[in-house]
Amino acid sequence: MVDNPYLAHLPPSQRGAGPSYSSSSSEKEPLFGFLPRKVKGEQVRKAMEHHLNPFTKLPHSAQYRKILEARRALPVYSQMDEFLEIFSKNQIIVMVGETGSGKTTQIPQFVTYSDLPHTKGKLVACTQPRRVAAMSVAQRVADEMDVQLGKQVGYSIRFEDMTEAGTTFLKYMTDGMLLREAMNDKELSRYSTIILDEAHERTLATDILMGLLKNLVKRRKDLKIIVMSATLDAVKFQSYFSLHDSAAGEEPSPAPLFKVPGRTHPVEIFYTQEPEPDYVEAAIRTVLMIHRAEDPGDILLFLTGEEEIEDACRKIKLEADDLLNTDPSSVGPLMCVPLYSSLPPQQQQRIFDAAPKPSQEGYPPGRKVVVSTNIAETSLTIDGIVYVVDPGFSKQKVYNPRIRVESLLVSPISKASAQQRAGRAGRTRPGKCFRLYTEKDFISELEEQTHPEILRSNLANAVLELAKLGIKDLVRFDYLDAPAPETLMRALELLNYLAALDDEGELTALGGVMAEFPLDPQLAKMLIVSPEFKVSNEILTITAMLSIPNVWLRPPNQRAAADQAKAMLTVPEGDHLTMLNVFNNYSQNKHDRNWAWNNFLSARALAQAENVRAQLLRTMEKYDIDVISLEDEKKRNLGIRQALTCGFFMHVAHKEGEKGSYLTVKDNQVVALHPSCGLDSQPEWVLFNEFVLTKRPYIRTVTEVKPEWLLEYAPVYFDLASFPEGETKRALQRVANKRRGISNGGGEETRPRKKPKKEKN
DNA sequence: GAGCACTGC
Repeated sequence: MVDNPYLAHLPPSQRGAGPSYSSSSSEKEPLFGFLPRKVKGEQVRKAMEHHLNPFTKLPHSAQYRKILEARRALPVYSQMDEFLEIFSKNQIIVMVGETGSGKTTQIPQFVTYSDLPHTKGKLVACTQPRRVAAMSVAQRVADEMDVQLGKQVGYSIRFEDMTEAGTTFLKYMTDGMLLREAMNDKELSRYSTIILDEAHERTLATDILMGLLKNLVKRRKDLKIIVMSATLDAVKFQSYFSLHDSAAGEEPSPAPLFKVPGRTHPVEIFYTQEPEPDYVEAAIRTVLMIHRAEDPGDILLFLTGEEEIEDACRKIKLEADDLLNTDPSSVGPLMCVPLYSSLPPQQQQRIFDAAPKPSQEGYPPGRKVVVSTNIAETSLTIDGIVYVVDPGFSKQKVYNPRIRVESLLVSPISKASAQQRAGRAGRTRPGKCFRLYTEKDFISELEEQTHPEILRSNLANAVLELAKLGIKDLVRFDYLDAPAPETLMRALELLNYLAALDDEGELTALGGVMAEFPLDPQLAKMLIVSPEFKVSNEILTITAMLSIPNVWLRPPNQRAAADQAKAMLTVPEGDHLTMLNVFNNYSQNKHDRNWAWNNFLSARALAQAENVRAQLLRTMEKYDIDVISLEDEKKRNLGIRQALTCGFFMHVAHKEGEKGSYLTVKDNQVVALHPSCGLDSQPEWVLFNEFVLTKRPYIRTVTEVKPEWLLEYAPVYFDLASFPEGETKRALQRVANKRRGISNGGGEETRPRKKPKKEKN
């Protein structure tokens, strides 16, 4: 007798024991004799070579056998027995596999053979930080398993669920998607094994999932977890997931490690003798040095942003053309390609173009130089790169909880990041990496790992998600790296002002609905309350427009024309209304395929807005939030601005002095309207979508509001008794007095609104 | 009179 609880679900032929199976079972049943989670490598290899596909019961295709050959050559394949043994014996495993080990495609399949999720109606999930990765890996694995994508093997990403309920048992998904699922099923009961891939990237979603899963495995003894990482920071994961039976008084023992070598070519590293004062100049010089002196092979140069990249491309091209003209017989032609995310996809494709041919037969071959942001470090791989130039910087997000601002800062990269960059030179053959800093600085100045996102972000959204997940004590939640207490306080404070959390920190009914929207809390709040102003249809559009990248295009050689086109669509009352106007015009001109381009707007971004809007609309319908509109344009615009105030009352600035400078309410930051702002005047009170810290502090996407609304819709935040002293408070006091006068029966004569006095800075 | 590292729901 077998007492394994899973076996009851299996057809008799798969139970492996008992009198009822026929002797030909293994002929028809490739998984004959497989005991869930007790499967051996030998059995799996046999099943893989079986003429029948164990999951479809159809004969394997010729393509399957060809792919299987290639799989056998992967480093991880030769360690199948070791993996299956560790998997059988442990609930949590930490796995380290360098690039090229095959872990992302193979491990989930090994797990499937051992876990047999299809026999118990469960799934194996494998998370990825990026959508494209989830999609492309799922396709590859479907091919390897000889099944149709979306059937046994599928993927799930925002806007696209490529799975079939009851059929799919291996699902690749984005980490954010699994987090969303956890909000509605805290036990993640659909899954028998969860694999967190690329855990070393430490995305916010993966970090929160690790905390959740660490807790969940205590309750769900049948759930297995595999944390997969590319770098050697595994010790940290191992001790975080250490098994600790406090009741038995045992010492915690680290989670077991399963390690697989990578398969890349060696990369020789060069450092500079002295620190380089100007890294862009040094980078250009190095690229040209490689071009003149090194063997054929393409170059990848890492810089920090669009402007720097475009500038460097121009200079490299100029110098390289010069070299070619002076000495065409000893140096080949050079092609320089920029790469950053806001580049249209068509131009991004240029990185895959072949290097130019020799200028003349018998002359040196051409060379391709890709000048890229960090996008080439993780998201995009370019084959044929032999030389990497690494100045050692990237733009990184930093969050300052004191002034509640996220900004981008050019900062030194980490050792792990430098290693990843160097690895890009060894994908096809041995390569070289030129680091534009000294070896001493590499050893002593660079941090081991990039700070995880959870330490660099505004956590308002994450805290709302955690509250929805039922985490009561957010400060003592078991984070792999705990965020600064002040960051958590800021998030709790914001959610309390928005009435998503009550004064005890408990999630309110409103907060529960807010968490259902894939939006920042302010946006969610404004969308949910918008039916009260009868403008939810418009707020829905504005919310979608605020959730996508900038729609305005401004080609360097057509700036005047672009500005003119923008002026045509601008609504002077505020940038939010302009966004609404842009979207509505786009919708009305769908028949004209060139409309977006003719108006200097990004068709890609507008299509994204449409997608987001449709998704938000579905969530609104699910929670019976009316989608309504006002006929009268004046009333409608007024309602929109009032609804905006309900979400963004903490993002208000008051004009101080005549020079167009504003002070943010409460924080008293001196800010200016961003030059992209379309207001035709400088109203006394404005609401803004974001505070950006670039050359100066700016507020961007701005709309005029009335101070009465602030007092009415956010009385707690604008409680004058506790308001910081200053001109803003005095201005609010005047409004409050006036309102009191009116509500007292209008006996007092309304005082004229004073203009703010000039103030010296 | 300026900008957009990169993701994700």
